[in-house]
Amino acid sequence: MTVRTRFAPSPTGYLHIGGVRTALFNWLFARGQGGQFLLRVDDTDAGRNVTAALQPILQGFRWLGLDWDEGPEVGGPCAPYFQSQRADRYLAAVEQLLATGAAYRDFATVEEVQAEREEAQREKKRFIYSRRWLAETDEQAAAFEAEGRRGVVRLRMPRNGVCAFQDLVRGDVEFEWSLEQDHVIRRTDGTCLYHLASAVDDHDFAITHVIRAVEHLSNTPRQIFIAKSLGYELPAYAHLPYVAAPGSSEKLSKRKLSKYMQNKQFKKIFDEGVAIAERIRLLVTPETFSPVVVDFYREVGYEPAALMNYLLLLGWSLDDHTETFSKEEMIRQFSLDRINRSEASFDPQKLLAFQERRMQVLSVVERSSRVLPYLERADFVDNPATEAQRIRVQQVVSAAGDRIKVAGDILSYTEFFQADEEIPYDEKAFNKRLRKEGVEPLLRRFREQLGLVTPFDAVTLEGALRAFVEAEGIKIGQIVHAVRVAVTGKAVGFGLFEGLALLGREACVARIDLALKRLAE
RNA sequence: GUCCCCAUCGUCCAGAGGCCUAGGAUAUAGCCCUUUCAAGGCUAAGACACGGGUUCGAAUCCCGUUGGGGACGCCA
Repeated sequence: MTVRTRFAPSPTGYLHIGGVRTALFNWLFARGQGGQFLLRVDDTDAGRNVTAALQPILQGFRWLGLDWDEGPEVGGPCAPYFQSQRADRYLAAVEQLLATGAAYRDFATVEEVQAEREEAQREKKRFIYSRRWLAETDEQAAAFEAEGRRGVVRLRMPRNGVCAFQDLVRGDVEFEWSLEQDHVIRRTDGTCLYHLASAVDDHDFAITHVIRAVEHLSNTPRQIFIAKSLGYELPAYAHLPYVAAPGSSEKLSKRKLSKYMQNKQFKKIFDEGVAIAERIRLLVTPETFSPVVVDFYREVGYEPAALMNYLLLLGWSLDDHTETFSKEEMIRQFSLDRINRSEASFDPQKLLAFQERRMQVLSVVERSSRVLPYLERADFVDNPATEAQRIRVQQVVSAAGDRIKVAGDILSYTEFFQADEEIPYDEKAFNKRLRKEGVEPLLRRFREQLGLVTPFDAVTLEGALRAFVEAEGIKIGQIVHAVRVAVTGKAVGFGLFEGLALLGREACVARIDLALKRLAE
């Protein structure tokens, strides 16, 4: 039998970190088994604007390379893959359950059920519906309707015995049937609910392995009940531990962003991301752009491979030392039985570490291609960039070395793409390095030296500067910092000689002049 | 409240009775390199939640306690 797994996103407009991790595991398992991975859209209650809300999610999948064999936009033999379009299937299933007695029509009002629920609370017992307004026959149903009641369909859950099944992650699992509720499967308005839909779809789509987050573990008995009552063969289940918030064991949630911001490193990563977004004029809201959402990493310039690698190791491991996995290796090595049972907290800092390593193995040309769109969008080069600009970008990227950790970091080095009079000065650095006794004449003399350096490259510049230092009888630090601030406006940056060479003689001299002028003001 | 689950460095993992004086990664600190910042190299500090068993022997098995978490919808 061909392995078939699925991921079922709700069209919410963004892809959650925990969600992709679940999707990744589904995808890896399917690919590793030579099976298929499908996407099914859980839009049972949304209806409106699904297409728009789905786009960011599909985009996230594409970016990560999580390709789906069947689902939205690619179709497939089990189409449609939108739950909103499968109502007839669900309704038919409800009729079947009604016919076999696995479900019943119920005419309780919401208030009546609520009253029972509260009573159970008071008695410290688990709420089980009394079935008081159950309609066994059409006559009864008609009578209830005559009272103005409107019916739902509930599952007639077993009231004794246990529901036992094997979970591929958690081992043998048991739930007492008597503690299960008579869940509603069809609303008063005739629409069906998720659990029914899910069981039907998993069967219709021939899903063999249901791999999902552990919050669904307690929903499994009712789905098993539905599936069995409908005569379906059961899929295998694997419940993944949830992804926890940074530094905590609470489930990661997009709603608790302000809480995560108390984590210094989380906030730092967020702030840096926002800074990049602002410079490329990306409209962001915390809902769609935060380290909890996959889009954040794409927009800021992470490598998809880094995110994938990090997520893979969040709850799974091969052994005690392997931590770099290519996509192929992941697929080959992944196994459900090495998934952890306990929750794992999401650590964007460690993700950054994986990102840095990925960046380091990319060539200058590759890194340049990642970085270029940021310069284009922030208007530091033409859009699209000219050939000369591309070469320029490669030179800058080369000089940057591993300082560019995420592609958007290029925007921290824009002094190489700006006109001389446009570069802003870091006020503190300017005061510290330039407004100092003896710096001005030194800088003037160095500026003259610069005119004589030929060729104007890093090696020659270094020789010239060292000779200058010797002649002046100063320490190298006394001139280097001053020149760096004068030429780049900043206290930190590339190696000075690479930087100067990159800018060229004219720009260097012009910028030193500008700095001197400013010093005189 | 009821049911269920989880428990090794701050964090992510390794560990399926002796290989554990508990290993790796990340983060942190110090040192080296050095024109700054990165990167890199070296070093340090850092954990088996607790209590009982079982066993010659327990991080590993069992029970309990504590702590943390999840599920309890005419949401998905």
